Amino acid sequence: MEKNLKRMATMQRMQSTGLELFYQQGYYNTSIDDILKKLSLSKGAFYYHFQSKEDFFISIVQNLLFQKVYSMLVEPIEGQEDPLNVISKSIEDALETAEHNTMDFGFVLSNFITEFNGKSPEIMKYLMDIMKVWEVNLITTLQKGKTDGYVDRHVDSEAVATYVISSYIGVRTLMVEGNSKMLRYKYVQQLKNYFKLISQKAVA
Amino acid sequence: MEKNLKRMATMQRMQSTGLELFYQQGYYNTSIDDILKKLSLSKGAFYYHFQSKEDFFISIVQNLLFQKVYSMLVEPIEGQEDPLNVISKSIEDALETAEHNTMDFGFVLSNFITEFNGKSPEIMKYLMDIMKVWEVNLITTLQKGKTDGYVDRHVDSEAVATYVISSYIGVRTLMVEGNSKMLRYKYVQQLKNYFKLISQKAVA
DNA sequence: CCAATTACCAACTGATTGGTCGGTTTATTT
DNA sequence: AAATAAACCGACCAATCAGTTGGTAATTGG
Repeated sequence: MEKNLKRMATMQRMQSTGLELFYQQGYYNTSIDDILKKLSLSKGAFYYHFQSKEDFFISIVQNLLFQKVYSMLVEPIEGQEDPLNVISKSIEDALETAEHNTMDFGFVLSNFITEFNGKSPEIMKYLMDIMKVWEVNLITTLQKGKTDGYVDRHVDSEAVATYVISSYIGVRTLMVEGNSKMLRYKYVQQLKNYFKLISQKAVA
Repeated sequence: MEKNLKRMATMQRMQSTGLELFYQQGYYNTSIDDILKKLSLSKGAFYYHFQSKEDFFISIVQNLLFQKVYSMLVEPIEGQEDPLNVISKSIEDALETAEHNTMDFGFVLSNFITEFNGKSPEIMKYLMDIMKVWEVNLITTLQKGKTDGYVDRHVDSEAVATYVISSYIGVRTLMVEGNSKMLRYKYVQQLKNYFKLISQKAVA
């Protein structure tokens, strides 16, 4: 039973470094040797634990990527009251984390969606599934907000979720180099403006 | 003088096919041989006209990509009255074109921004420059809208431009596979809602 | 018509890729 | 301590890549 620990430890080291490099350089532009070099491991070790590069990436998506998105964007709003404030808070936090993290290039998930679109339907499925988890959670939260009196009953929760997700993906794509602080400020300002529109007080 | 015509014709054939493949498969995932195969041309022909793959790509960006963005998103709103309607119309048109074009994978520009981010600062500069043209034009149009009485004077034009661009990039990233129609519908609906907020009648 | 320039061909190079495989080291079991 | 299995090594393979080179075909100006 103890041996499984070592196996898991090595696999996780590989996955963690793999995500880091795939994220920075892209999947196709990162070789397995790049990852192994950083870990001082050999090809044999890699193919002992994983069947292929694609298999390896999928395991990263399901373990690390899912958790990352869930803990940053889903968990903070789940079951909370005052949905609009909680949602904008979670997005603000995610953007601030992104800005202060030099290792951070765009929104992990949307970067990969862009990269694999039209190339690997299987991987795309896994990526879109994670996206869906966020979307469903947003919609549920907004709907609950309606019954709790925080959100205007006339708004289309699905459309709002789409709009929020779209704008977040976009601003993360644009947050490159040094201009990210100003960008974040302007974006959050308008997001909150938009939320005023759909809050219960300001019925259209 | 006539010979220049042939030169230009061949170069444009290469650029056109190059953009198509780079767009579909990504820059790093598309080999020069891929492009040449489609055109029944040889390596020699390519390196006769272009110095390197990177040089080739930059020429595509400056010629084709710039024009594409300009004609779809800048020209339609330039100098027009009623900016909010004109802007949302240009975005609607761009999205509809995207949806009915099977060759279309996401927003060309943002796809490449994602791909080159952190890899080639030089190419990034060219890409961000095009982005900037759109942004500046949006801001100018919004400002003019204020003096013309279409846009509420209190709105932050730069922030609105940021928000519009972000959401457009995001929705284009998400418009993959078959769900694009519904996505487009929801997105445009909320964009127009958002625009109501900043139009002159509905002063906050 | 011919020489010079332009446009193109295709075999090649050296480096890199994902993946394989026979073997060695390390840990566990008996 | 011997035997068994798990974990890892690193040389190797075929394919692919960007780029080079020495040559040939097409075009054009004199």
